[in-house]
Amino acid sequence: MSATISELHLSKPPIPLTRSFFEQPTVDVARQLIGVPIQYRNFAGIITETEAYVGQDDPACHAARGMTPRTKVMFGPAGYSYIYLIYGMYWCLNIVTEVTGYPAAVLIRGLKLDGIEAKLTNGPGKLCKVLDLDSSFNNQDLINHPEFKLYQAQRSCEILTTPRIGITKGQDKLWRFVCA
DNA sequence: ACCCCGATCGTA
DNA sequence: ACGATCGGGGTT
Repeated sequence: MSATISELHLSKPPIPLTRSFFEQPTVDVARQLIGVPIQYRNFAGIITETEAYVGQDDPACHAARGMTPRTKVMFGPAGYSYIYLIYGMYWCLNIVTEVTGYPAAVLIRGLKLDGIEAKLTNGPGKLCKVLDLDSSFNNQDLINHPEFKLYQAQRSCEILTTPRIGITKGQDKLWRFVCA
């Protein structure tokens, strides 16, 4: 039996990510999340692509126009899930970052899950479909979650830095990170 | 109440 | 490169 992708990247013993990890500057968190082992229900793998959305001065951030019922979670404590619907059909998963009151989050855009074709989880909408994540998973504390776990990576992969995808404002920022 | 459009995806 | 698709966020 060969080692799975997630086992190869897992520290021994596995060390869960802490809330303070997510309280760091969002761009740093997004970069450091690349290669991080993830476990959700019977799925295990690593994070391969992320983007940072940083505060009310970031025009691409949902919270750029202030707090609304939807963006309220982004203003809350770090380490919580922010799930939103895009294009009327796709759910996307974020993890809230930075101090309470400062709206920011990391969008999880890609995963490599053990035993699942990469092409099925190489987009934010696609990975939520595979994991069966929807609005019911919004505003969950991912630091103390019975079914969702993130661990320190033993070693990360080489990381590409690029502009964010699919946005019309804030394209100057190099806040997308991809596992090479 | 309702209009409008998007942090996408799949097929060209 | 582009069109399909449509729920709900933001504003009326």
